Amino acid sequence: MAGASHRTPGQPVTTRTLSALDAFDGGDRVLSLSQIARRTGLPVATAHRMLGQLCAARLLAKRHDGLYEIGARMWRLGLLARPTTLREAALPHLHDLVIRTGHTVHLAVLDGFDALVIDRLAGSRTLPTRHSPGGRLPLHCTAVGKVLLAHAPASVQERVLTSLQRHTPYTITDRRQIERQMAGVHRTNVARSAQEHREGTSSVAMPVSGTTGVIAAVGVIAPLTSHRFTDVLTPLSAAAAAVSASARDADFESAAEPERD
Amino acid sequence: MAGASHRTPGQPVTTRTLSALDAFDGGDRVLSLSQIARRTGLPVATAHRMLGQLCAARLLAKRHDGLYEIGARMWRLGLLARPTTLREAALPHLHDLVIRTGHTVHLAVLDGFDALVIDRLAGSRTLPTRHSPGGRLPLHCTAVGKVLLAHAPASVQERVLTSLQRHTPYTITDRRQIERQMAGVHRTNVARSAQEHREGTSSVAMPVSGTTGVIAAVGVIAPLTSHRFTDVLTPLSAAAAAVSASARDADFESAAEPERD
DNA sequence: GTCGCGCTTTCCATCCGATGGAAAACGCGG
DNA sequence: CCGCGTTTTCCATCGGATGGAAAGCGCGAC
Repeated sequence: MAGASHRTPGQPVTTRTLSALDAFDGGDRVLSLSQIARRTGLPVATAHRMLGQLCAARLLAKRHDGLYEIGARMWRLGLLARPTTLREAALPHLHDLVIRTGHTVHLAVLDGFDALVIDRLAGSRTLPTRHSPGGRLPLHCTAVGKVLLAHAPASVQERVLTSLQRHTPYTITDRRQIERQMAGVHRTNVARSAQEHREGTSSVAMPVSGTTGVIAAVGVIAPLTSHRFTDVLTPLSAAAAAVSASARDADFESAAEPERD
Repeated sequence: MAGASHRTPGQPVTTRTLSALDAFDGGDRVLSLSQIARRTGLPVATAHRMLGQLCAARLLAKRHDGLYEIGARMWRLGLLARPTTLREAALPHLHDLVIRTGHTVHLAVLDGFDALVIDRLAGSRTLPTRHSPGGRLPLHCTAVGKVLLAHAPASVQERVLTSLQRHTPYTITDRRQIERQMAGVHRTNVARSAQEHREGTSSVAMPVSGTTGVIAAVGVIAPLTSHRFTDVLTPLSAAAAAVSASARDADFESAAEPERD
């Protein structure tokens, strides 16, 4: 008796196939067939066939040793995604900001119910080295997160506000209080987090506006706890404005070209 | 009578679905349903369903105005791909090379039958600005290409050597001559191209070695025609060595080849 | 050397989900 | 208000997906 007779998950084929990519969301660069099968819960034979197709599409690549990794095509397509565009437009200004403040700088966008870190330049008066783009930050207890949350669709706000997870003793878990801060963000264009995500680390952030409202947030992170950030606000505000301007220039383009098939 | 009765392409479902991504290979950031359908030759109804699934997998995203674009998930997965790793490991050294030579610098890997440009820093003694990663270069008439070709699997070499396309009057289209140059690359670790790809532009390149042999090539491009590049070879060689070392630390293994099951 | 164990690959009988023309719904410019 | 291109929904038809089982590999242990 063959497989089809037993289970009936009722999921579209393609969806199941693409779920194989979930296995990579953990951050691993290379995985074996059986690892992927285990992580996704797919039967081995099925996973094998699906991975074959993903490789044919060059989204994945199979190495000589039989392990699977993300393919160059995925990279190339990722280059066309908005994060890349934004990041390239923002890079020089973020760099300026690092130089002028000496602190680590973040650029993040809203992605689902998290802030997705598009870029992060490390400061401390040394050569800025880049780290961990692609990471996620919570919306309710980081400065960039609060900016994005304040400008998020109501559905997202609702969902986030009803599950305020504690990260440190300073994390705000009272809905009212967060809502007041969100209102403050709209008034002042600035959000702060004082050790609410990591102890000993505070941050300030401001919104980046594209043609369709707030599209991202720039933030500065400092190791000090009681730092008032007064000396940071001016350069931060300048950077946010500069990134906004670049984003509006670069982001623009739709149709406008002669159509071909 | 419904659709299934007519055509019988005989292609796996998933493969057809992923072929929708081909529409983006042209480099457009946003496309409409009908554009994608036209470009891929898929029936509209089918394309519509497929795009829906790609969006569900978050590889694509549908904007409020109904247009489709590459999704943030694709970007994040692309971050795990080899090109990203290599690029980040190489960046500081490429930067050095730009500073020391003043010329534009390329980092490329073998991808199918082309060189895939992983990064490119523009020189001319100004602030190095980054351009066009993700682009492709021919293997037989660029310096980085020749390096990669010389170390490519025999099957790739064969295919390339039997279709040497002319780009300029200087392009070498004689198989013997290219083969002699490939041997030279193995002897000297250096490849050159003298206006063979673009008139008025020449380049030199050297291999980057990972743990499993040559995995990439670094190249310097100069506008001069008769430039002997003697002053470039030392810094180039240093950069290639430095990138190789970083690559070995950060990552290991190579892949990339014509696909097979 | 041989045995065992886990991973990968192939096979194939069963049946469930893909298919795409047609028509409706939408949006827009005239 | 109407026509045209686009997007979305519908559904009768049938082709491709499915996964357990077994064969094929490596590899380390004894």
